[in-house]
Amino acid sequence: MTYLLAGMKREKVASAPGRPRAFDTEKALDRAMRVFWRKGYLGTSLSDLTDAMGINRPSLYAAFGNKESLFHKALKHYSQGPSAYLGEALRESNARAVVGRLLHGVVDLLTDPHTPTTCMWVHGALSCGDDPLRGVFAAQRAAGLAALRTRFERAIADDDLPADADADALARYVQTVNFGLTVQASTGATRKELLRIVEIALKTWPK
Amino acid sequence: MTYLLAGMKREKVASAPGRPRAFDTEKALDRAMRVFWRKGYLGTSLSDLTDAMGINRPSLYAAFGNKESLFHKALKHYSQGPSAYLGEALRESNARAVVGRLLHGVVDLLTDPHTPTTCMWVHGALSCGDDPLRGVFAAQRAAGLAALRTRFERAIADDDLPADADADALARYVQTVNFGLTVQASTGATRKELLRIVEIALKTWPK
DNA sequence: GCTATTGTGTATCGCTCGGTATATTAATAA
DNA sequence: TTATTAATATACCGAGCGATACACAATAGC
Repeated sequence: MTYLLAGMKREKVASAPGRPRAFDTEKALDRAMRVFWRKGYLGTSLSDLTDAMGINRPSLYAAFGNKESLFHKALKHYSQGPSAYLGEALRESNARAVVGRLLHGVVDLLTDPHTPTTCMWVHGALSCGDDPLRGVFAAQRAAGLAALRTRFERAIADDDLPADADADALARYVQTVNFGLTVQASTGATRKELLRIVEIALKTWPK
Repeated sequence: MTYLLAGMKREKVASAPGRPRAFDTEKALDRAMRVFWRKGYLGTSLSDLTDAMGINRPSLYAAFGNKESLFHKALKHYSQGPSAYLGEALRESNARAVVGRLLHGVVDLLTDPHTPTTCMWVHGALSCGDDPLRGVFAAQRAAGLAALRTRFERAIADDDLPADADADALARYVQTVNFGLTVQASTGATRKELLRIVEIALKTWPK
């Protein structure tokens, strides 16, 4: 049902029966994402959101559901936008380049002057209280890990990593450095400092 | 004035003029620490605290000040208690042992079945909103970093690390892995998984 | 025109938050 | 005893929280 509605909306934009929506849902979602990104989940209030999105509360609820639902959508938007460096890194030609691209991508994201000095995923995961959101974070971490592991398994098959390398452990390790860089940035580390950490992590990469 | 009062209290316990306190402040602080540790700063309410501490609100305010002040005290208590593995690690005889002890200490702490599966410092730093608490976290991070850097400088002087090693960058790197392990544990990584990450980090240690 | 449908703006809802005023109780000092 | 001091328990404060009820405005189909 949902995809049918979406398809219809895309085909004939002005065909909705009732009053047309007065704001751009994509733009509003992007604004919401930035607020959650900067303030975390518990640190973000509905007033913060409606102010940033430029809409009223009922419009927010009608378009995105409740706060938690909006956060889910914002997190997905984040993984497809700012966090897209992960997918790009995976397409590098060898394992070393994958890791280099990944870690530099993280640093670029963390030190972009136009966005918050943290990762929305990490910030969200540690600021959601006992919320049922936890499962989503665990799932996303597992997905990112699996993608890296698969890439490293291919690298081993390509003789790009030692045959006795542990793809799973290497993937976890890279993810861990990624997380650590995020906490560093969140608590004030500078770009130069982050890059030196990346340098050390890369220097020790196998082969 | 304050230290005089404290001194008097310590000398003659039953000499306080008014009604004696009906609870053990150290025990209450320990309880408060555990709540903040598990739920983060914003995720912890005063009711959570008073319930866990077994005291009423006015008693809490009289003994510890407001929520932020109590968090400061709890964080200090944490750094002297659960987080004491850091100081122990620094006393190891060589740099490699320092790092090994440190990272294994972190994993032990993160996987202790009697305590929350996270680090109170990291959890607090990413769940305090825009609060003025941020400065405290930055200061503690800087202090931990400085301690590690000093230890590695000594290791270089002892010929325990290569002469061209960058003590500062190495310290930051170890701290980063520490943080990363914390995020891993906070989002569900198991002890076995964490230990494999530590193994990789240690395998790549210089010399 | 009319009706159905849907988004908008305002004005709340009940609840919980961090923090306190007040009266009472339990100790010391005289 | 009486006065003083301090901690306790209850009950409450204003503010902000997430979430909605309701009346109105804007579109579509007829």
